[in-house]
Amino acid sequence: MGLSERREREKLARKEQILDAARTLLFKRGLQATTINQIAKLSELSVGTLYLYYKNKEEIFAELEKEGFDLLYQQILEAENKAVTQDEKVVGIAFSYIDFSHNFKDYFDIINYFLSTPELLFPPVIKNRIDKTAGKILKVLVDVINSGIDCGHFRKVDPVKHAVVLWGSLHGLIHFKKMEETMLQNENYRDYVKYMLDNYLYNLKSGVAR
Amino acid sequence: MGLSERREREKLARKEQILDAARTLLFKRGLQATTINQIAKLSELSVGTLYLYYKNKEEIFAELEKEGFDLLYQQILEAENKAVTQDEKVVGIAFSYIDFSHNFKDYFDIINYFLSTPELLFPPVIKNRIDKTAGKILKVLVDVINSGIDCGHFRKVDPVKHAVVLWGSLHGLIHFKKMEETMLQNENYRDYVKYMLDNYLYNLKSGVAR
Amino acid sequence: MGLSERREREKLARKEQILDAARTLLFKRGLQATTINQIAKLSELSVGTLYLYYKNKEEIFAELEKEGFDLLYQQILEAENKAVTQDEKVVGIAFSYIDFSHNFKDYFDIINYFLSTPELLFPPVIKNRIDKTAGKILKVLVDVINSGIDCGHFRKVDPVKHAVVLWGSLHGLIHFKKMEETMLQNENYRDYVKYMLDNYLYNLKSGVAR
Amino acid sequence: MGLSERREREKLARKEQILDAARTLLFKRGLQATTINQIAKLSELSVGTLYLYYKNKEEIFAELEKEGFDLLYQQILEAENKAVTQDEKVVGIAFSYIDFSHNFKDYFDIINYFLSTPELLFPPVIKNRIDKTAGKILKVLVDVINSGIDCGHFRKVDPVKHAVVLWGSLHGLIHFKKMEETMLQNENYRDYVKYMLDNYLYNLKSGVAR
DNA sequence: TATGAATGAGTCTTCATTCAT
DNA sequence: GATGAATGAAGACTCATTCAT
Repeated sequence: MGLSERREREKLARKEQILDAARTLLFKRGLQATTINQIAKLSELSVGTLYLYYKNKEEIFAELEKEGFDLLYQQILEAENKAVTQDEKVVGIAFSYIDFSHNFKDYFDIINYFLSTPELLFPPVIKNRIDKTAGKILKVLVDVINSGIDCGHFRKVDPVKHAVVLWGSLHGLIHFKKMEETMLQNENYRDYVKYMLDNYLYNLKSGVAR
Repeated sequence: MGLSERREREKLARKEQILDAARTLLFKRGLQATTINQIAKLSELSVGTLYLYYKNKEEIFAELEKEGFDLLYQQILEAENKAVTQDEKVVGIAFSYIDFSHNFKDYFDIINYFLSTPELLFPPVIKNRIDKTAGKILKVLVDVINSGIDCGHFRKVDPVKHAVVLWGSLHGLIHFKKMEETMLQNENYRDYVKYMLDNYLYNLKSGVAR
Repeated sequence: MGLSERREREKLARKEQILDAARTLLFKRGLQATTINQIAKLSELSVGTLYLYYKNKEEIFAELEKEGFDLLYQQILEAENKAVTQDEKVVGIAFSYIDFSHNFKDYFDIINYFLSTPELLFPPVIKNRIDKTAGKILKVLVDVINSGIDCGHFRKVDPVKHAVVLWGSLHGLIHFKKMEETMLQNENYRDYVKYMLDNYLYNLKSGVAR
Repeated sequence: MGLSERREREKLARKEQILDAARTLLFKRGLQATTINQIAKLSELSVGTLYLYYKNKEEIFAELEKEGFDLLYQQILEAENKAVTQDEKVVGIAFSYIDFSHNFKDYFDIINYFLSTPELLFPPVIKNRIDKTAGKILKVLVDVINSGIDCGHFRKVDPVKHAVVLWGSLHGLIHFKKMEETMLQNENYRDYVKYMLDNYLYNLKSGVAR
């Protein structure tokens, strides 16, 4: 192993060390309440060192966003594997996203944060890295839809668009949870998700001989 | 006009004066960057006076959120009126939401801010007032769907749920705009909206004699 | 009853109305947390009116201080009456001050506030009125000591000085309550009071044939 | 000298720098009127730096309180040393406290402030550190009384209690200075102190063969 | 590389008092 | 006499980032 190789490894180790602390704090205190100084203290590094490895606070959280997407990917992959039919797979994936938004609330919040903060614009490198994971997640859905089409289970839709629409719909519905008691008229918002999925599948199959 | 009547009117005028400044700043600088002191200066009132009319900063923005919903309501109503068939109405309403998210980006941002900030919880009075407007907006959609069902144009779906799902889906897709160049593979995200709407309408009508 | 007489009475009623509110708030929220606006609201008068009857916030609290002294006077009088021998009277009065400092903590705090805030200097009129009540309280003690001397129970001390010393000692000990767990070595500070009184009485009687 | 050693020294120097400013302002403007911004400006440090060395405003003043106690301790030790007999020592210590309350009025005020502010409760660490100094002061008195007892000069009293009572009495009398012209009937309140001390000593010695 | 002390503009909010009506 | 809207300086405290060592 060369010197530069070791350097590289140590660098990664340091970055991980920082992320560990940031993650812990994010989960303990939430996004807003986590400060650079706290991360420095918990990671047993100095503030200056943090800035040696990350250009600013946002970059650290961007890394955590990627982590969140990675985790989500795992969840979705698992859900996909567990299910048998294409219908079940679609439903399974959908609910694994819903569940993710609760069980890993902090990761979901951070994903959402970057998705909905208007000003925020990442340096392309980071943004691409993140979006790639998002792309992988989408691909799982796309593949399911494709295989459903292949076996004649689903009608011949545009699989990518169909996948994006599903994910977007889920994402939007999650936002409405806050209005459960008012606009959603006290009905559990999961019922809305179910309802949406029923229609989604119905649409995928209508006109298809079953 | 009695004294108390004039007082009341002046009070409203002051509140409007404050909102004018807050709105201007919100549009110029964005949500996070707008401070109480700025609002005070621009409205030509003292900081103390602001706190006479609004309990805190959040309340001012809550008022603007309500404003945003009201404006959205107007837009949607207009779109509904302009369209003739139920199909057109659905599409018109949907795109008026999409357009709203661009044309009145700041209002959309503020709505989204309150929808997705996890910690934030308004005093019930305020929350209800806002959610009521949201309810009115939803109702426009519900009515369109209902009338579509009545005239045999749409199949007999649950109109409230169908409406929520539509709005949620649109809301979610808007978030994905940020990924236009990556996940959405350089396709205009409006095409996704169109695609989604096609399917939405197809679903509403499938099984219905046309 | 003349007009000016009624005016006078109404004026006093207003002042009482203000004091009622101020007292309630003082007891509910404490000295620092009570604001003029709160007093105005609770008394159902306008802020401006408050300033018509009292020159400033301090004057209102000065009135309450007087009240506190008056109440203390009652307590002490009662204790004096209840006791039979001069010894018992001294002890009774002393403990009624100690009890007052707990049972009417807010009044004690306000008395102490004016006594120990260095900058504060009242307009002579107010100060005199208050000190007069303080003088009445002192007189109760003086009288007890005097009558003790008269009946040969106590030796011929300077009754005023002896009274001041007793009151001062009690007042000082009350301040030490905060150090119960440290300097006072976990012994109840009432025991210190008892101890002090024992010695005080012993002193009053030593050399006196008993 | 190692690096960490120098760091430690510089840290202490900074803390002293801050205290210097705080002390100066405390003496010039009084307790309530001294603000963090003033301290920052006078100490030629930024506000943020102040908060690097002290958790909040209270902690700075707590430090000054400790300083006051330390100074008082010196004064009392000196008085104790200067005097020869136990009687003189008691009187000397007592008047050094009285003198302290005038000559170092601001230190006395701050001590009194913390002693009589009801809400204020320090974090245990700080409180203990302060109370310890208070304990040291008390011990001087206790030792004097003890040695008086040992040499048969004083009767066998409880030395701690006797010491606390003396200090408490002095502390209380100082508060009454404000009423010199009214309740104390225009007599110099030092005479009251003298009178109190006479009796205190009389009590300490009565029954003892002289 | 690594440190961590220092920055200081900026945050929201409070409140006794005034004065035109 | 009575009102109460308006004031605005002042308060304590935060925190991402820098830079000399």
